Amino acid sequence: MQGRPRGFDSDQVLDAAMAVFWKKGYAGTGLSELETATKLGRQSLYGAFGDKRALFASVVDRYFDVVLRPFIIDVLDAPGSGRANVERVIRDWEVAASAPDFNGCLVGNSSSEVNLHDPEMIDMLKRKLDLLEAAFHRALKRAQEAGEVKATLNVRSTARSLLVTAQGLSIVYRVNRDRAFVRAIVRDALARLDD
Amino acid sequence: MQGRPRGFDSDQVLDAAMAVFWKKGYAGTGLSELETATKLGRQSLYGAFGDKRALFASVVDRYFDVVLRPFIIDVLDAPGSGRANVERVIRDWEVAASAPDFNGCLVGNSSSEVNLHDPEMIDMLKRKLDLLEAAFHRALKRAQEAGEVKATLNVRSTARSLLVTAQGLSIVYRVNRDRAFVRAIVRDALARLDD
DNA sequence: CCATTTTTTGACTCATCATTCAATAAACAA
DNA sequence: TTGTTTATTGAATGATGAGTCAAAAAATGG
Repeated sequence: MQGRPRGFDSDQVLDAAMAVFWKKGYAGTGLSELETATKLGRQSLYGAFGDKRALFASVVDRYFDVVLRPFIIDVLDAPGSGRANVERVIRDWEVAASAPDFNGCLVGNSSSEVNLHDPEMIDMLKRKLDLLEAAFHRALKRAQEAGEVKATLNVRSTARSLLVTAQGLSIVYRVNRDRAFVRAIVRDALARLDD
Repeated sequence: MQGRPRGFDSDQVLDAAMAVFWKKGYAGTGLSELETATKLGRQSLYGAFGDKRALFASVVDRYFDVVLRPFIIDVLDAPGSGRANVERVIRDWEVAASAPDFNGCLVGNSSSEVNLHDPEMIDMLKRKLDLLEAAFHRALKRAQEAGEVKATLNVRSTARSLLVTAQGLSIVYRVNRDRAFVRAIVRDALARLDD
């Protein structure tokens, strides 16, 4: 491994690119915007990450690592009460949505933009959603085994329902910034644990 | 009103443009695609609808008129049992999602793409979502007054929750085309009526 | 210090973007 | 039929799109 070393940290560059893609979407983001955001030349971007599409895929991976995993999956998998973990995640929607620069979920936004004839991109987004669903499912199952939710609760359906609610909220709240709305969603989602 | 009359039907043109925007999104759609889809020249489009942005707004209006109003709002407002109407709409998600060319909801897709510093577009999308929420709310309230759902059910929260679920499903199902997934969402949404 | 390898810089490709201009065509009012 | 008004056609506009080429710069191994 000889030759000139990179003059930048890949993760920092991905974080900068993430901010742009997150705000503007894939098609709405130009290479020149990515250059200025990352403070990198075009050839450096292409050399390090490949073309725009590949860069975007890396950005979504990074998004999962720095947002979804720590703030959702790790919380759901935390030791202790599974139910408390689920409730913590649901209540956190209100906090996340109240951030002034709230932009929804990058995975959800990308899912609504992705070309349905692009199976690679579809799969890569689906994998993220599957991991979220699985995490909800684990926590709910743990809660059920501990008697924290009724034995009759369908934990699979509930996990899927919570995933869909999170994605739906992150879409709707982009255009309807009403705290009371989020509170209603949170209230209703919490109630689902008592079915 | 003298001068040469239009050689096309505006609604048909909007329907053709809708198909493109629906599949490719706003930023992903080019004027040349719109020309070929509508079989109109550029100047005719500009003359009749204004620029791309204005055309898009007209398309979303049209989408509301030909999709959301007839298939959701009118169903919810149909005479008879409010609860049966809500259940009919929820069950219809499975039908809608199983269409081979399912593309999600144009309003939801647009909400996830819209520039958050574009208040006009935001408002116009929010209005559509508000009308959907209001329709769910009317039907639920009617159901409650008829004793078809418990008096303790929070109809406002439930209306919002169903709206969010519909939008979330239409996003998630774009990348996770699993019938069992939709059935789980439907089952769970129906269960919410018995809280 | 030299040779090698890789990164970086910046200009350049060609295609497509949204929008507009100028000219032709078609209809109606008189 | 003539004048007026609008619609249509097709070619331009300049800007920006993604991606590439070639040379310069910077680092390492020997």
